[in-house]
Amino acid sequence: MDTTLFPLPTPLLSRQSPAGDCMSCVMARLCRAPSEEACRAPAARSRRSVRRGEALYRAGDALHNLYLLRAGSMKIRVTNTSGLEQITAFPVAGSLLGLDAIETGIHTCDAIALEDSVTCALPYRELEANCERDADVGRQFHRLIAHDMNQCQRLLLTLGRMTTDERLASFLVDTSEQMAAHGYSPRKFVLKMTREDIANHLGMKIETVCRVFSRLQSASLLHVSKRHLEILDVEALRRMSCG
Amino acid sequence: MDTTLFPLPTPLLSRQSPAGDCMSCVMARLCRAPSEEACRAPAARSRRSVRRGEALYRAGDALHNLYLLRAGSMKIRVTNTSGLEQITAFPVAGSLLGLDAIETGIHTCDAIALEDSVTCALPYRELEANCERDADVGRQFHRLIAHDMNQCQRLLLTLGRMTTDERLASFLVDTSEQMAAHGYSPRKFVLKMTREDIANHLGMKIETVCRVFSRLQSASLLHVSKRHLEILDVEALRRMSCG
DNA sequence: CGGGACATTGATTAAGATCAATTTAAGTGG
DNA sequence: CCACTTAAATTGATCTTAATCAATGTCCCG
Repeated sequence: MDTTLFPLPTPLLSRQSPAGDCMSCVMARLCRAPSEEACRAPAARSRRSVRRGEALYRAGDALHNLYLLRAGSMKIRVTNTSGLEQITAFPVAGSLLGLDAIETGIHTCDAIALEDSVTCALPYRELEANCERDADVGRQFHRLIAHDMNQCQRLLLTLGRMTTDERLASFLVDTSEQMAAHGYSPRKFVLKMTREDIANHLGMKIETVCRVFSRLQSASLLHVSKRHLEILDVEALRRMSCG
Repeated sequence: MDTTLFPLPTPLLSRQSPAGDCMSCVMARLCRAPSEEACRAPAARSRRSVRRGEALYRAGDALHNLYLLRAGSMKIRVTNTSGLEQITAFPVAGSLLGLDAIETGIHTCDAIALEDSVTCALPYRELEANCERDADVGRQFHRLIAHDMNQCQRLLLTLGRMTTDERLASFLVDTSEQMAAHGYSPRKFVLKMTREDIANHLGMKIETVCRVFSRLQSASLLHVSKRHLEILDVEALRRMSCG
């Protein structure tokens, strides 16, 4: 296969204009409001604000929209019939949410805001129409879904094969890179989620998360105080994270 | 959202004619050889046979084709730069393979045959052209990718939140259902993968897999002898598997 | 300034990993 | 077809990691 099939930069979603005008939106082609005129208007797409702790959607909800997270952050949580819960991701601004509903038309996950957040609602019907109208957009959308799948597979490897130290190191490196990709400092940032959420995401218990943080701090790899994190030795963390 | 958007039966890929003529193929519309005439010919699609233990593709390979598994079974294994490996799935006849390469055009997984197997190679370029030509096919393809993602998320929950007993029970129930979906007995079947493979898939060690099998046998939930498995109490397994 | 959610640390326990020894099955070549 | 070789599976004994139980500390917000 020649590379012209994939001419787009690999990070499909990156730095996002926080202002949220459609003209500068990285997703403009995927989203594309019905008329160009509409796109020029300040609020061409219906915004949906979600308060900290509230759900953008829940497992069982019918698929109406996908959502582009414009500001804030969320946790995505898959649940099963016996009430087990697993946090699969902590999306930040620029992430496309709701793909979990594409298979059946019913959401299989909850999306809960970690802080007050803003999203653009992209009606799924329109989005598919856009895929149909523009083959490039269609291909891009395939890649967006596949991206989520690959991310999920990497997390599978983390949960299946790594020790707790390695898991947390891996999580911190990923988070640091996510911060960098969004124009924030990769060295010093605030974790928006609780220790409980981190523990759940990494298949461990809250006390273990605390202990590993303490250990990493003792080893001078980072400085942590509640949600405030400063990474002192990314390379050591990277080595520790197995990959 | 009305359900007419999702009129298709939820299991996208099910019972597969093992013979492998294109006319009766469940994927015919997605695949669709360039001309109808070609489709009527016995070998309209290039077949690719893979011997037990050999790779259909490997991580790092460029994306040329997706593959429809027509006969046999495989293990899909994601690897990272430090050589950690995690088996993400054990596809059987009817599964579509290779989606891991869609994001970047490079495969991130190995697909290894568990037994001598046969696949149809679907050139990805043609497949995208088919999506473009027929909007229904495009939507179906979105669902196929999303299906894999949802499956991956369920496994995430298994690895993150279940005990070893629950994980193996869950695996056996899934496998049993997969057998039923393909027209085999859901009560009595042969596991094509090694204990090592099962252990890797479920984030445990081979000795633990053996011990759990022994325990389930002692509890009269199943009878197991090497690869031959007979399930005696599906309901108990289902209860144990948390969902 | 007081209550409640969140975080941390210590002591103990338990689940599963590791280490070790056989057993069984499946090939393979004579 | 059989003896031999090797991969896979099983079971036991012990050890380690992380879970559990428990207590205390800290921060945020009304």
